[in-house]
Amino acid sequence: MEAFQARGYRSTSPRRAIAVAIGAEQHHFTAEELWRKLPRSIGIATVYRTLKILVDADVLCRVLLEDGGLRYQLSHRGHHHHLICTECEVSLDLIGCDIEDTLESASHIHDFEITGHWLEVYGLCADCAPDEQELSGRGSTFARDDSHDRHCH
Amino acid sequence: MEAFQARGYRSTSPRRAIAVAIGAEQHHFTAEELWRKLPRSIGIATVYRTLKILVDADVLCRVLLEDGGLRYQLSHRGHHHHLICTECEVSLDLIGCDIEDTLESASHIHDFEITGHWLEVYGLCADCAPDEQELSGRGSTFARDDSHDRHCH
DNA sequence: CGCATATCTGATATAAAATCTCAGTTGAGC
DNA sequence: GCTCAACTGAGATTTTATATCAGATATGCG
Repeated sequence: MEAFQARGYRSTSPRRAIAVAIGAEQHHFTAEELWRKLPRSIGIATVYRTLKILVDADVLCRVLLEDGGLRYQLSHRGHHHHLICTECEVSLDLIGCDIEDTLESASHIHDFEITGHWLEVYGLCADCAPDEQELSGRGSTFARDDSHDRHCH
Repeated sequence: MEAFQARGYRSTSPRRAIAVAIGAEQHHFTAEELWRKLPRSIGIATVYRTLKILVDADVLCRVLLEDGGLRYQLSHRGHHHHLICTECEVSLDLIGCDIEDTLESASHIHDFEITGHWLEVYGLCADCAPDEQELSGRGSTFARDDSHDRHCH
């Protein structure tokens, strides 16, 4: 939990408190939510500063909700994306998704050299979906035009 | 340019001015940039309101820069993504990219019903890339760990 | 152990971006 | 032209995050 030293950061009491508080979180959280669970002596600026360090260190990852809200979450190390339920806001790590190859080949047409990307996937988790999906064959529920406008382009 | 009526919106003078100003834009733009090019009588709230209508109408699309800045751009109708140059900030429409299928199959593992997604791809356009890419065979330049942290997860 | 100093911190100010409020204006249909 | 709901502008407000800066505190060195 203290990967601070490995990066040359000091081990300070606010940082330890923040690390413990993050460890206690079950889901994703906002900087302010985390701050409220900390001793009131810790300033919110320190929370933001520490979160940034931990994101850079790949300890945390950011989760962008459909409404634009930014959350933080313990990161499963390595590159991954999130499946975010628009109903209960739970965030699942999307495994076995190889977008890179698809992007890479598509970008060749444009003579474009990819250095990174940002992807968030929205939908309904198993608990929130109208539970037909385990009975019937799964028709492509992808192209719901109405819900497309906002978050998909 | 006046797809307002089709959606039940009135044709007003501010909206016409905004439509004309958008037509004159060559690249993506911010709400405030657009506002500055309009008659000073038009309030910025109206600009935001109108941009929202046009995004919903699929006339404009939003472009999220790597630094978090949000831009607007005339949309090539239909679903697409953007290749955004981190150097000159130009935004290319990424064609021939079928992420949907990949996402869809990967999400089945999680019993997740996808309804939408957000994807932005960052890198260097043909003009800004160190121009080796047309000479040598293209090694995968994808996994540059250093530039990965911020925008890719 | 104790000291020096660069790092770190908290409070607060500030910035940026977008939305809200509301009284006044205007377009569309009659 | 008249009526009224839709629209607008000004400015206040919200949200989210960063900047500033004096004071506190780890860390390494003697």
